[in-house]
Amino acid sequence: MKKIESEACCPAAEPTPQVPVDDSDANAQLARLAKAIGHPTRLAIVRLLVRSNGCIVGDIVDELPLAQSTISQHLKQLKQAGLIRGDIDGPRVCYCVEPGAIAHLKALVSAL
Amino acid sequence: MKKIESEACCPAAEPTPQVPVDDSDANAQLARLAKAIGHPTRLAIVRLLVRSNGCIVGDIVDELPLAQSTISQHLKQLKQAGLIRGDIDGPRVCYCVEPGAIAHLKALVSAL
DNA sequence: TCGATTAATCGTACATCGACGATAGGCGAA
DNA sequence: TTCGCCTATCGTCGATGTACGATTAATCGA
Repeated sequence: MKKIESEACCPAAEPTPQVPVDDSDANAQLARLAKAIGHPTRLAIVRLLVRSNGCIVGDIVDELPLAQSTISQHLKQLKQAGLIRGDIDGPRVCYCVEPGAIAHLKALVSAL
Repeated sequence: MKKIESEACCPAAEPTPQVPVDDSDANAQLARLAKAIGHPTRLAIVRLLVRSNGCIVGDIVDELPLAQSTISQHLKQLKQAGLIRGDIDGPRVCYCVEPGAIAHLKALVSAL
């Protein structure tokens, strides 16, 4: 267990998520994002990454009562949904939320 | 195809959804709601019901390119998630969104 | 170079999802 | 009551999701 240096990855801001006005696009995008956080474990991971705005690595595995391979799979799904990113930092990987994606999600939900 | 009278169901307002402060509760609730709208068809149904703040019945089936039984299953899932309600109106069923649930969802996502 | 650590991937097993057609049940009209 | 309409449920099938242990790949330090 080591200290996490927030500067490793996790850029502070993004240009703009640009919410689509097209309804069918919004449908597909929101469904994809909602599905990604539609599992308690993945939502917990996202919360962990948001709280520690710095990035967490295998600490997620210590934090959750699941096998490392299972966590890795959930991380993969979150990454594929565009919600998080993983930057390689030496032997470990630094995950952090895509700030634009969270904002995008909030905008899409607010527009419901 | 008949006119839909909005007065059949769909109450205007709800007392208050009261967002839980407990994080683990919020996790489970949001995951459940997100999973419910985590499918394009279910999200489309929710949008339909929100747009026509009056309620739609089997018009949903006409609107979407899926079998009646499939739509019915999605409606069931949305109802179990607490997102919509179905009031029996003679031979048909009037579905409408639970206003508190949508507000709840928005609050939970905004709190991310 | 070798070994330890970290994370991703593979293979597997079981559960759930999503779609359909067919069927059943409830209600109103004839 | 009987018929027709509307919706829910059942049964099925293939696809996907979730979890695990085992293995592989990559990196850093000794």
